[in-house]
Amino acid sequence: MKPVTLTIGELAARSGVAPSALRFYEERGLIHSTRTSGNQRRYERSELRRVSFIRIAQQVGVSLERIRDALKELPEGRTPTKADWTRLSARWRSELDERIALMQRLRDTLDGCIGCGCLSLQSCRLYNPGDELAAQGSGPRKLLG
Amino acid sequence: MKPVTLTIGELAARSGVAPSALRFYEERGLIHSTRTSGNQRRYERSELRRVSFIRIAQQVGVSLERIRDALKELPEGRTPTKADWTRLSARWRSELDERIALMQRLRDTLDGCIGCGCLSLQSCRLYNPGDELAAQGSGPRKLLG
DNA sequence: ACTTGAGTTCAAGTGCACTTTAACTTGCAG
DNA sequence: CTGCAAGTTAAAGTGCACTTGAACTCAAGT
Repeated sequence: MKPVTLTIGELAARSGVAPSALRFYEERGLIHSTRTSGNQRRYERSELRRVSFIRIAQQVGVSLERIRDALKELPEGRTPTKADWTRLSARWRSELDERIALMQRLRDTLDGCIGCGCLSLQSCRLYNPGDELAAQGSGPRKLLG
Repeated sequence: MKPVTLTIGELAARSGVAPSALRFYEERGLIHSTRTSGNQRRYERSELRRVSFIRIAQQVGVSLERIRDALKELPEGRTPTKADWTRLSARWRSELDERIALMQRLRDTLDGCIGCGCLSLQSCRLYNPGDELAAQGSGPRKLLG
């Protein structure tokens, strides 16, 4: 009968993350494993969610340290509940929103810079994203403060 | 009379980039300078635009190598025309569009996973009907790539 | 002339996120 | 039981993007 836990190779295959990276994450305290009598790692299936989460967060440009801090809020001993994940995901949702808003602002501004041909730091809105943004007035970029 | 060129300190102050970073960019061929009789760097004002562009592109997550390749298309000898910049900016515009789309997909997917409380991108029925992705081991990369 | 801040080079160091290497052990199929 | 893929460790190496340090020169004000 197939056991419920995953070997490092299985977790690697399913997560798309190299075994060496998984060991590295574990060393840094982002994921956890138990050991067999022969000292091999065995992962709970819930660790798959952690790994997914790590990769998503990295795409959004969050450092492993910050990811670890976020993951610390998940229960160590028990499998996270839906509520645990929801709380955490909501936080990352705003992180994503911020990131998207930034990119859109960047894009809009770049459009503006194409128009004026400036790209000069002194006047460029990219480096002075203040009142001018509000005056510019289109797009959903004020999702967050 | 104030000369039209900038010292490395002035360029640093105006661009918000450390002198050491500017030397590094120059070493890597991203920006260029002339030298005074005393061997000090002097920058054309157009270099300010290059530096701005480098920082913008970095914000979007582009490597210095790719940025250098893009900047190679700008004329070496003369100040870039508006048309030069427009051509380049248009390319980055699509880069930005791609990334924004990616982030939005990520956010929407995360929303869905919050809804079902799973966050297991491999098995989430909403986004990966069936378990075929898990069998392929594509993981988050499927979503992200 | 003297002092001070800004500039110069080259080499080495830093931080992040891993990957690779070497030497060794475990687990499973035949 | 054997063979071999897959696992283990610690340590060193990689690539990127810079920063720091040492030892020196240049430019400008008093």
